Amino acid sequence: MERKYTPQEIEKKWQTAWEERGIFKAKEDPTKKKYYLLEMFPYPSGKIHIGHVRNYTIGDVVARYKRMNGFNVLHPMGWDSFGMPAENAAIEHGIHPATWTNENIAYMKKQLNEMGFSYDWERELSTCEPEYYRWEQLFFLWMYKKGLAYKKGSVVNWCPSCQTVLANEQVEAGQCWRCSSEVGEKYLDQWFFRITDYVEELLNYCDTLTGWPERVLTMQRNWIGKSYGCDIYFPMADGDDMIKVFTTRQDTVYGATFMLIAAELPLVVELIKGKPIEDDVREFVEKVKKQDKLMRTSEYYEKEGIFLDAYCINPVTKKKMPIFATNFVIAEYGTGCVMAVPTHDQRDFEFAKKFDLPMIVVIQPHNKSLNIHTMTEAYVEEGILVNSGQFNGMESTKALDAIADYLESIGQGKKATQYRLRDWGISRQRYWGAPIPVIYCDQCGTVPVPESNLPVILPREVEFTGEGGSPLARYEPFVNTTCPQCGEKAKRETDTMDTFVESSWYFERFCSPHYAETPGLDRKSVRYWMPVDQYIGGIEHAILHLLYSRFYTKMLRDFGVLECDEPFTNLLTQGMVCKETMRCKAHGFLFPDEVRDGKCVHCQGQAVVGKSEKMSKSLKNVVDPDYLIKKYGADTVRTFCLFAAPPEKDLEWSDQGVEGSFRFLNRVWRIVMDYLDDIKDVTPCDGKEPLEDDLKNLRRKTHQTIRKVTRDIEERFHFNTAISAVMELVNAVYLMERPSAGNTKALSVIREAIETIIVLLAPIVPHITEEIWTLIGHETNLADVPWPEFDHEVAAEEEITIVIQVNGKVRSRMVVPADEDGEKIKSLALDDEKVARFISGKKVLREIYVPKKLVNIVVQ
RNA sequence: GCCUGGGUGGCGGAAGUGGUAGACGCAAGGGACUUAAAAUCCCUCGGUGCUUAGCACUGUGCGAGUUCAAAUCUCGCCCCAGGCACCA
Repeated sequence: MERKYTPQEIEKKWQTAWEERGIFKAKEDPTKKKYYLLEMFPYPSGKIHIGHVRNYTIGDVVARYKRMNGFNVLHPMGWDSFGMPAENAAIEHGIHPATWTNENIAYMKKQLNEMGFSYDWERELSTCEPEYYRWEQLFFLWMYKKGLAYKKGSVVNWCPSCQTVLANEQVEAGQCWRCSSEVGEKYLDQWFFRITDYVEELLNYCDTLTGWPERVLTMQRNWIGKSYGCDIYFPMADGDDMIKVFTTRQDTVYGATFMLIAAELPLVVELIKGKPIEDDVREFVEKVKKQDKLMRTSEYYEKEGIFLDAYCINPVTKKKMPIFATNFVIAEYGTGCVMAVPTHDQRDFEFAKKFDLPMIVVIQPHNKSLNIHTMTEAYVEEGILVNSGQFNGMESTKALDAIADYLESIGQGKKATQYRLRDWGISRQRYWGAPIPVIYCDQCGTVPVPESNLPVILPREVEFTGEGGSPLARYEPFVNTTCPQCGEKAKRETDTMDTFVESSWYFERFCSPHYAETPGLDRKSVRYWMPVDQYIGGIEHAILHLLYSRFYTKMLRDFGVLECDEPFTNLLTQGMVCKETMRCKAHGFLFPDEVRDGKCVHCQGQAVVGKSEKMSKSLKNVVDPDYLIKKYGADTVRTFCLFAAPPEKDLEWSDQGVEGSFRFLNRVWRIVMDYLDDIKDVTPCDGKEPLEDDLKNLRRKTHQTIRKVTRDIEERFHFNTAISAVMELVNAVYLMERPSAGNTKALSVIREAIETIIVLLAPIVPHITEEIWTLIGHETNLADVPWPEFDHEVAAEEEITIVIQVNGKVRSRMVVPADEDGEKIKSLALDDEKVARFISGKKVLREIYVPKKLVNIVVQ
């Protein structure tokens, strides 16, 4: 009886064998070229989801491919194991975050192993362990010393449900990005990392990241948001004070007729002190402060403002400008004050109309003439300056510089640059994070924990109630300590660090994961492995993590522990995994196994198929990797994830498509079993004997397939087309007429084709190929077999098809020898029978010949 | 509103620099094998029309344009996805 393909058996067997042989352990070897491949490590949430499976499959194929190409590959995996879900589990189920996390890690590690990923597990790291975060605390101390870590009071986003501070970028539409509660505000003292010290380098080095998708770089540049402009000083009408504004449109300064300031600014209260309108303004400010939250959630809202009964002076026109407090100027950007030019800024225009404020046109477009009485919107484009004193007649683009220079010369302004990027707030009022190594002493103030006292270990014995802030702050044995300077009683910092800090340097720690000496990074190892040659992860996590990692790498470089400027040479951002949703009227969204024959299993109601969306638990459109592995095996799951779409695009999940991938692997298995006895003792064709007809064609196809697969993987990671090419080769073997058992010439060609199929598929489906590799008589690890090379001559076509067009329409085709002369081809085309029908009686104007492709005959 | 991607058969997707549209797979249909079914192997498969071994027309979101030739380039519009949120 012929042996059947039994993935469950084969996969387990090889996974054990690889582990026993330790073939994926990475060692530094200066004689070999290194290749550091990394996928974004997961948060141990409980189970691997299909997005992980896709991400890690892509990475594994690249790792195995590079290995077969002779690289010394580093392919580690670890756990981003600090984070809120663990703490929530503690609150909800009374299970300790550490227990919960470690149980999840154990389960997910088992799942990853079942997928056959080629990780060097000896390098496994978990960021919640003191061996990891102690170095992070050390870096914090160094940062503190250099002023890169500092504390400042600020109004922060406060999630009442998580009892935690959220960074601005973690607030989504006014809601907590994790728990979706409405976000409030709170004033707290917070630790910040001075990422803005590196803003120029972070921006400039974007240009050097040629291995990154342009899309991601654009996002990063926009996030940094550098803008060139000018600070302008507007003296107060009374007194010696002045208001400073930042603008990128100093060319419109002659049109500035009033001043807008953010309602929250302390300046507002100062200006109105003792005036009759004081109460009204205070009321307005309070309203705006409350409105703020809602404002973030609504798409359109009214531009509101209130006159402060105060004036400043336009420094160039000397005219008085009324000052308003408003709800639409951002306090945190620039100085929180804006010079309003209603004619050339749409928001200012709307505001001026509402309050009937003066307008002056200062820029005239080239093609029309603006008039303040007929304008219906602001003109924001370029033009010629008018009503602008000595600058009249100047192009607005030139006036930017000229006016900035002028303001500087009269001492009323200064050229300036602004960034959108703000410092990174890292304080979290949470338990499950790395403690910030700082002590507060009544005598000595803020005292950093001495390096020799690190790590500050997160205590286990705290209580989780889910209320009243961080459990750490209530745990006395941790809080109460002595001052390292004066020895008196003191208290510890109870904030922990943002988990983005851990993921900002884990790729460096992977180079020497067990190095126990300061600074936790072995210089020699880091020098050998860094930077990461290929980083792979989902685009949705990209901006913040990547920017913070870049910052941290540059900072560690400046501390002298690293030698590279950028952590990731090449970046691949994979698309999301999507699937259609199902729902019924009574039960809402349904899991796939809650639907049978188009009906809800609970109520027999009609299940409605919705549009395809990103897989998520809330939409219940998920598939379970455990189930898939059990039913089809890991190789099938890997094949489908790669075959259904190129990595950068979203992947449409299809159960039938998985079935098809399984069928393909069975097809490979069967053809080999079919030939097994006949080819066992035959050596693969070496090309020394001449071949003809079918054999020659099959050998050509074999070498063309090597060429195609190598290009698809090497140049753009398009595994879908690579797999297609192998499928074609498999189909070609199936279509071969079966040679007799003694026909070694034919069998050697078939053996070459089969071995090629196996080796080309090896990185994609490592288990089935390793099994077949052994069955056909090899003893070496398939993972160490060199990637095949193709023979240009064998792969070359002898005959090519030339398309014949008449006036650009395909009318005929002809087959000619590949090296046929161009003139000959043109004359053959004119003589073509079918073509004759279309050109007879017409005048041939010209003939275009595209070598080896087509002839186009233009007639009239 | 702004930024960034993207719209190709019933479906997922192929088509390095403009040059045979629809590779490969799924679904569908037919045939072989079988007592039968499943599995397997082989064939067909964008649409329309006709004088149907074939031929013609049409077809890559819509409308123009450049070109001997456009899925690909240019302009305008529509739709979808992701990111950002009054950034002065």
